[in-house]
Amino acid sequence: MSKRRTDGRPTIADVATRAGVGAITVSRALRDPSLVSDALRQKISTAVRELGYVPNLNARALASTRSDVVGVLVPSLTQHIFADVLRGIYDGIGTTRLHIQVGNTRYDLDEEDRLLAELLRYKPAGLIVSGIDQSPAGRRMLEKANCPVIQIMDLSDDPVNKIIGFSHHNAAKAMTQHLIEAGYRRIGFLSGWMNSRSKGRLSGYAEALDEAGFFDPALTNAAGDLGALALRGSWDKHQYSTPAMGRELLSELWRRAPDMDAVFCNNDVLALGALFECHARGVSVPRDFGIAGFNDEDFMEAASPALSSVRTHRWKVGHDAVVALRRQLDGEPDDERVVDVGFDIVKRASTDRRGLGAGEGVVELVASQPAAIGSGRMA
Amino acid sequence: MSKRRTDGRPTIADVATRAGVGAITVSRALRDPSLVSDALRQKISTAVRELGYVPNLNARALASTRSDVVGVLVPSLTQHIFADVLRGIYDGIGTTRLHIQVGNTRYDLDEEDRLLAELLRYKPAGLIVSGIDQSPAGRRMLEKANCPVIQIMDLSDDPVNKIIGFSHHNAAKAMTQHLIEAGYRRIGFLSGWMNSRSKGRLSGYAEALDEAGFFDPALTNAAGDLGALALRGSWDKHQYSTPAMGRELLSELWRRAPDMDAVFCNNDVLALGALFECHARGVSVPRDFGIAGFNDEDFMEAASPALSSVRTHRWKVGHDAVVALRRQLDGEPDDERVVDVGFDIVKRASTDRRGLGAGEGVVELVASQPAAIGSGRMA
DNA sequence: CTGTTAGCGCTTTCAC
DNA sequence: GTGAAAGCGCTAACAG
Repeated sequence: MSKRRTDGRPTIADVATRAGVGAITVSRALRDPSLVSDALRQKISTAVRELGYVPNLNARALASTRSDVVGVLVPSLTQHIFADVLRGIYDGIGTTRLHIQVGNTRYDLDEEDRLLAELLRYKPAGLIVSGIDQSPAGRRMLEKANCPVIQIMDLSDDPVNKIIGFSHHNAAKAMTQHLIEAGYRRIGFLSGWMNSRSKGRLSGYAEALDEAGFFDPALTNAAGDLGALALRGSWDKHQYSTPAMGRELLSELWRRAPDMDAVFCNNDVLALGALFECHARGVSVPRDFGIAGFNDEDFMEAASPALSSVRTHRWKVGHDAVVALRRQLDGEPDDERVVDVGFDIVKRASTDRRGLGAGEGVVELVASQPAAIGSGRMA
Repeated sequence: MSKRRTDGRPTIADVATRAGVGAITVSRALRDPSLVSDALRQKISTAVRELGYVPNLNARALASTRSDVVGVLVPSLTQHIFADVLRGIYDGIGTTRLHIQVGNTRYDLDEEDRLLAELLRYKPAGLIVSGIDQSPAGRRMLEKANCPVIQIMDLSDDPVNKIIGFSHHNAAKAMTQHLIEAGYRRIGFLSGWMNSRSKGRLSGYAEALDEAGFFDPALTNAAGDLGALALRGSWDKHQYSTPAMGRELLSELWRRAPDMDAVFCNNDVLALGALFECHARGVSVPRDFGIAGFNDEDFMEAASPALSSVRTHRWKVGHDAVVALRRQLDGEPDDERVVDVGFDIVKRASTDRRGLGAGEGVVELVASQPAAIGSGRMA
């Protein structure tokens, strides 16, 4: 009567016995069939099938000091953009042996550090983290992680290892320039709680207006204050992009700057709220007021009027991050430390003040810029 | 010169040596401090700190034949409802030792089975799966999983272990009854691709109309056909709920039933599309046409006019699923195999044909029904 | 409350 | 190409 603690399920040793080979041969046949002769491979796969053998991944991870877990850290689960990134990541994983473990940092650096530490206990195969503003401790953990690390959704000239994203500054600047070209002059910036990427967008907006000579610190400051306002009262940063908040923030902006004739919204959900507010007030869009958003989610095209936005390639970012990770795990060289996936300026009716496009028509422009850090789109 | 394969990081043995105790005592102190005397606990925690010791979770999982991973299977990552469920799950996990591993089944039973098999290789601490329509093989895996299994977002009188959700049939029936009470008679059902929960909603809609004597198989059939239509062309089931599709489907419905005076939409995103279509056509909502959605996402309240919807408690479902899991892991008894979290009928301007409420006013009604399987809300 | 011993199931190392 | 032996780092099962 042995006192084994097993749950009775077959182990690699059972398979080995049944196939009349050594355990290590089974192990090899399972991981890389080319390492084993045809004859044995046959016997082994038969034994595996007959026994219903399923490898224990915890044992594998312990023995090889490396698991199949890819840790993914996102700042939010409810924001659609990260859902899209995650979808790209899952699509990139496909049916490989890799598994995803997602951590939700809630835009909290301490929480991010905690999750990072937790993830590292699993000896992850790789890490994908959002943004570049890790804490010093977090940065250190990433650097000593002993696995590929991909940062996403932003650009930096000093990535931990590799970064895939786009320039929020340039994207916002390009959209603001479009608003100016469309004939708007008193353009506000509508935003709730600001994270580091939002700040990049704000700076791009300000730069475009400044260069055109329409920069009004009052409007810009107002927008900044509104960010603070957003944190007052019942709002918290997890709700910082509801349409209801877009309505409220637009009202607040108008109170401060009654002559405002357009808003560039920090995200699409706020833009949708702005549109609803205009509907409710009987303000004509785009004639009396222009609205532009950021990300180009599904509903922007379907809105009435259709809403202009900056299209960002979230799915691609997630997908490419995994592909890069897999390449590195396969030992392929990867010298492209910074990958700019660019963005598109999608011009729709909501900013078509002069009636250049057809009523519901969509005019798209790909923002093509030199493939340098901070550029719009890579060649 | 030993030939250890370690990566040089301190192990539990190192901590034990430094603290002058046995390894198992360190193990105990780390997992449940109450098992160890104060004196030793102090020494150990000091040693842990000085060494920067971090437990290897793979080793722990192997030795205890049980990991800290909670496997979660959702059918979609882009649908907001599952993002909310996930948020509830993460909030329920908090800072416990449990970790989430999410699998995306994409409404594909084969993929679900594959992911389930993969998850089981980690000897998960628990499983949370969406819905009740697993494949026979999937069901078998769940039953033999050797860990707590929670099904969510639906009800069933035969859960694998425990189920937390609500009745889609009853929810849809209640909303349809509201539309009838509001004065609408030719009520359509707007839906893209139908999953099993959508079918429950369709049946609830049909039952309400039938009981009121307004059931028109033509309209209902049209809705059914539209589901098929949704799969034609460029649509696939991952896009089955875009506002653009809502617009297209509503147009199609109107073509078939020009006298239709309201739609109950299978989800909020379709309802938003329906509203946009009405805007574009100059159809007055709610006077000429009523619109109701399902789930009550953020934007429903902010729309203009505000859109009525069935509020579902996704966050709570996710949160409570984890709480139940944790309870079971702690060995607490749990005899409530079926938990109905109910739903609310949120009446807003978009269905206020008679002008009963204030313009943008919100009238909410909690659908209270006996706490039986299939009921609206638990006592 | 604490320690010893013997695994957990797989893979690395090194020899054949 | 294959295998035996020796870990990987931790914890269950006793005994004390």
